[in-house]
Amino acid sequence: MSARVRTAGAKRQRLMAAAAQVVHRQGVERTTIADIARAADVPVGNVYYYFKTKDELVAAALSEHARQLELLTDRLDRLPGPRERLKGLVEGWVSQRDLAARYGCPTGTLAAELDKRDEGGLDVEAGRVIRLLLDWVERQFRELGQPEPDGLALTLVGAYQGMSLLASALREPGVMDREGARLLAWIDSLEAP
Amino acid sequence: MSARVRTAGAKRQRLMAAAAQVVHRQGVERTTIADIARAADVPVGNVYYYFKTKDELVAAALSEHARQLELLTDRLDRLPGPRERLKGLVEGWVSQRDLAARYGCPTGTLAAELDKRDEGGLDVEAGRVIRLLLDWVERQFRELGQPEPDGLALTLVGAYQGMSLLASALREPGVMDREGARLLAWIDSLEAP
Amino acid sequence: MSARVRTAGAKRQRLMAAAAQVVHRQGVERTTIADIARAADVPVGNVYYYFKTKDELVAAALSEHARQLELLTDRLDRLPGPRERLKGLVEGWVSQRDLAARYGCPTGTLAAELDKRDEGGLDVEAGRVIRLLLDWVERQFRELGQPEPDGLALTLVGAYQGMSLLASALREPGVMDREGARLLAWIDSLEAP
Amino acid sequence: MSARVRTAGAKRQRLMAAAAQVVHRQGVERTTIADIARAADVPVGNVYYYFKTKDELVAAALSEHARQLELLTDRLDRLPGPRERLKGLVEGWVSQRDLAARYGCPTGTLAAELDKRDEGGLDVEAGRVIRLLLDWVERQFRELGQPEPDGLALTLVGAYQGMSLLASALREPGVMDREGARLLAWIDSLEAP
DNA sequence: AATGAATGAGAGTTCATTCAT
DNA sequence: GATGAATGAACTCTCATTCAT
Repeated sequence: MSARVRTAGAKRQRLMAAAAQVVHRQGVERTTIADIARAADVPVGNVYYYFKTKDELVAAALSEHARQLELLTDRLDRLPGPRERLKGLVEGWVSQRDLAARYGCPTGTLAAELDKRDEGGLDVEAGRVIRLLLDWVERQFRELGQPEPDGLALTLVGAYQGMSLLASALREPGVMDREGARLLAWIDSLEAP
Repeated sequence: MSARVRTAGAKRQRLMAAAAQVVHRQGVERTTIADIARAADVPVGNVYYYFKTKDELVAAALSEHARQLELLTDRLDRLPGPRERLKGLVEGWVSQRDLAARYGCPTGTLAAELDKRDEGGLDVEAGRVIRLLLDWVERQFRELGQPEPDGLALTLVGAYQGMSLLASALREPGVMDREGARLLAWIDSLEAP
Repeated sequence: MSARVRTAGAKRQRLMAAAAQVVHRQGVERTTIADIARAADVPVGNVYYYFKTKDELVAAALSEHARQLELLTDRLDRLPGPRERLKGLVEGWVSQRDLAARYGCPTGTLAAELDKRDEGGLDVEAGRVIRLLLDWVERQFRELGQPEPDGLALTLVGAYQGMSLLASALREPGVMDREGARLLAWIDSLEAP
Repeated sequence: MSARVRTAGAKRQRLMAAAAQVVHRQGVERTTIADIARAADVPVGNVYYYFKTKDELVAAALSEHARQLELLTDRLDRLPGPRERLKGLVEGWVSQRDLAARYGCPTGTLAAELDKRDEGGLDVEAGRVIRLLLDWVERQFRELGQPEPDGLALTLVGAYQGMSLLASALREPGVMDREGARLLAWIDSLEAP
C-alpha cells in the first residue's frame, strides 16, 4: 500500500472532517467551499476531485457525524447496563457543553437548516442520522424494560436538542449542566419492572 | 393621520410579516430580498426605503415573532389560572403541528441559524425573543407555586424546541402530538403546594 | 415616453445585436458573457437583468437573426416578381461575401453548433429560423409556377449554406462570387410555365 | 517491432478515432479531454503522453477524417469511370444520412467551428482536409471532360455541405435522400463532350 | 510509459445594495 | 416616497494541463 493511496484517503477524510466542523460553526449556507478547503489544507480546485458538488460535501459532513455517533455508541455499548449507557450518553452531551452552547448540536442544527429545503434529499439524509441516535436510545430503554421505549427515546433526544438550542440561543452553557442533571436524575428514577 | 402614512405603515408591516414567513420556510441565507419583496407585493427597490439592510429585515422578522408571541400570551393571560395558561400554550404548539413538522419552530430555527454568526448582534436579538417566552412560562410556574420556576421553564420550552426539531427532521407530525400529550400530563401532575 | 424606457429597451436591443455579432464571430462556446457585455457596453452583472442565462442570450441572437431576415425579405417583397426577389436574395448573399468567407452564414453556423446539443431546445429554435428562410424561398418558387417549390428551396438555401462554408473553410471569398453567379444563372434559366 | 510499440501505436490510433467521433457529436468546445479519454479507454493523464495539447488532439481528429476520406476515395478509384466514382461518392453520403442529419458532415462542421478562430492554425488545417475532397472531385470532373472542373467540384461539395447542414438543422434525414437523388440525376445529365 | 491526483485560471450566475429619476 | 435598472463582489463549478511516482 503506497503512500499515495494513504495520502489520498487521508485527504478525503480530512475534507469530511473539515466539512463537518466548519459547517457546524458557520452553517451550510455561510460556509464556502474555500472555507472547507482551507480548513482541510487542500487547494480549492482539488476539492472537486473528491466531491463533485457542495451538496456532496454536506452529505459527507452528515456521514461524518454518523460516524462520530457510531464511535460514541460503540464506546457506550461496553458499559455493563442500559441505564449506565444512557447516563453515559447524557454525560457526553454535558461534557460538550461549551461547543453546544456556542453552535448547538452538530446534527440537530444541520438537520434544522436542511429541513427547509425541498430538493436534493439532504433533508432526508439528516433525518436518517437523527434516527440512528433515536434507535440506539430506544434499544436502551427497551433493555431497561420500559414500556414505550420509542416515546422515551423521543423525549430524551428531544430534550437534548432543546437544551442545546436554548444554551446556544441564550449563550448560557449552564443550561446544559442544569438540564443534563435533570435528565440524569430522570434516568435514575426509572424503575426496572 | 394621512392615507400615505397609513399606507407606508401597512407596507412596512407587510414586509415584516412576509419576512417572518418566508424566512421561516427558507431560512435566512436562502431567502433573498426579492423573495420577501414578492411575498409582500412590494417592488424590490422599495424595500430599502423601509429597511436599510437585509439584517434589518431579519431583525424585523424576529420582532414580528415577538409580536406574535405577545398576542398569544395576551390571549392566554385571560385564562383563569397558570396551569390552564401553560396547557393552553402547549395546545397552541400542538395545533401548529404541521407547520412545525415541516419547518420547525419559527423562532427556534431562526435562533439556531443566527447563533452561528458572531457579528451583527442578530444572534443576541434572537436570544431575547426566546427569553420573552421563557420569562412568561417562568411566571406561570411561579404562580403555580413551583420551586425553581426558571428551571421548569427551560425544561418546557426546551421540550418544545426539541420536539419541533425532531418532528421536522423525521418529517413526522405525530411527534408533536405524542410529546404534546406528555407535556400536558406533566403539567397536570405538578402539585400546587 | 421617458428616456429611461427608451434606454432600457435600447440596452436590451444592444445586447441582442452584440450577442448576434459576437457569437457569429466566435461561436457560442468561445463567447463569454463578458465578451457580449463589453461589445454592448453593458456591465457584466447587468446582463442578467435582461437575460437570465447564457442560453437565453443565444436564443436572443437567434431571434435577432430572424429579425434581420425579416427585414431583408420585407425589402425584397417590394420587388415586382418572384424571380427578381430570388435574384435579389442571392445578390444580398454575394454582397456579404467577405463576412461569409470569414465566419460563414450567421444562422447556418449557429445552427450547426447548436445541433450538437440534445438539451435546452436551442437546436430546435435554430431550425425554426432556417425554416423561415426556406418558407419564403419556397413561396417565391411557387409564385414562379415551379413544381416542387419546397425541393427547389432546399436546393437554393442548401447551396448558400454550402458555399458559405466552403468560402470560409478555404478562406476564399471568390467562392461566393462564383457560386453566386451560378445560382443567378440557374434562377434565370427556370422557365415560367 | 515490440508489443509495447504496437500497443502504444494502437493507443494513439484509438485516441485519434475517439477524438474524431466524439468531436463530431459534441463539437470541439463541448468535448473535454476526459470525454475522449473515456471513449478511447485511456486514462486521462496518459492522453498527454500522446498529444501535448487539446489542439493537437483536434488536429489528430482532422487527420483521422482525412484518412477516412482517403480510404473512401481509394475504394471509389477502383470503379471503372469518373461518373461512377462521383455517383458512388454521393451514394456514400446518402448512406450516412442519419449521422449527417444528426450531427452534420464531420469535416464540414468541424471546419465551421474552427474557422471562427484566428490563432493556432487549426482553421487552415481544416481547410486542407476539405481541399483534399475538392481536389479528388475536381479530378473526376476533369476526367469526365467537363469544362471548369474546379467550379463543378465546388458546386458538388458545397451541395453536400449544404444538405447536411439543412438535414441536421431541420432534423430531417429525408433532406439527404432528396438532395442526393437530385445530385445523382445531375451527374447523370452531364454530357461527356 | 503510465497514472491518479493536483492545480489554478476563468466561466456562468446570484444577489445585496445603490442609483437615477 | 417609489421604482426599474445598475453594479460588482463573491460563489460554485469546470477543465486543460501538470505533477509525482
